[in-house]
Amino acid sequence: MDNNGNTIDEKDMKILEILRRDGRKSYTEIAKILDTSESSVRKRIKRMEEEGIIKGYRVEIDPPKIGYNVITFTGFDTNPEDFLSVAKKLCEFEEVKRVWTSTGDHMIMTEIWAKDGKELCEILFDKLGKIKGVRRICPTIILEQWK
Amino acid sequence: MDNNGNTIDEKDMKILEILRRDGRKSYTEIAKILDTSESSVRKRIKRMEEEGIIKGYRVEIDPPKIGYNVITFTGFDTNPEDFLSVAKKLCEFEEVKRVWTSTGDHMIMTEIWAKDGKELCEILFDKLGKIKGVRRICPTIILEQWK
DNA sequence: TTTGAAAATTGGCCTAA
DNA sequence: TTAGGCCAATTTTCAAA
Repeated sequence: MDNNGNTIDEKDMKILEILRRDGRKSYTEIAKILDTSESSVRKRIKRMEEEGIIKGYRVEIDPPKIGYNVITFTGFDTNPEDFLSVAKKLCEFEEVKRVWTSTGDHMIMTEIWAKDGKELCEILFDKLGKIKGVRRICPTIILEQWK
Repeated sequence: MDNNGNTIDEKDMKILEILRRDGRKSYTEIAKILDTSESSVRKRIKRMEEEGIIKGYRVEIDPPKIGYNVITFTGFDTNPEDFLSVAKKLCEFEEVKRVWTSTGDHMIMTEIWAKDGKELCEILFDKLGKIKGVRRICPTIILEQWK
């Protein structure tokens, strides 16, 4: 029993580990790997989905291959009183793929995709920089994903 | 035709968008949404997988619900000559979920999961800090994911 | 694109711990 | 009470035409 009242055992962890590598693997196949029954796997996954342990399944895309050549992690600093509204506003932009609030160097961290450097500048400074309360924008450009 | 010789049309993009939201959606359902045939969708997805446009499918987990209460983006600075070996070494640790090389504040960016603050310290300073060539470790703790 | 066989999914019901 | 086994109906997958 963890601190959220959810029970995760060894078998659940193994299922998650398999789905982390291949989110489309069938119940039957997972069952074969773990030497158990399909129904057991299915019911465990269903439970984890219902309890929110599994938030969903996502395709992983290679951004340059669809024309997005500039991927960044971009930190935002804001006026303290505008913090929440900036975070909320950032979520609305299609170019902003992910948004986190954080401690450390920046209050808000984002993942932003752009087709090229020119487009990145437009997104960061013409669009996001004009959100009320944004103080500083600190982009980190990803060169390569290793893991 | 993009700069990697891959052709992605409107329909492919729509398929990817659907899979970005639900990576387990069936070909049949995707076909229904896009008002096309199951085999068309399936063959397009197969082609995108083969061309590496689709790198894979991943389950998305809520880390605190499986006991990982501290999620960080952690930047690493290294001696220039040790840059590659550090990046490679970081990939080997089970706690280091993702590794990127990057420009900007840090040369290497990672996503690290820990059960609590104590475990995070052990990982960062006892384990990763001892990798040869690591100069500075800059963790950003994620408070909440918004998008 | 259509078709048909094989495989996977899904829900319900049952048993054992 | 709950996880898992079993079965049957439906849906999906997948390759050949």
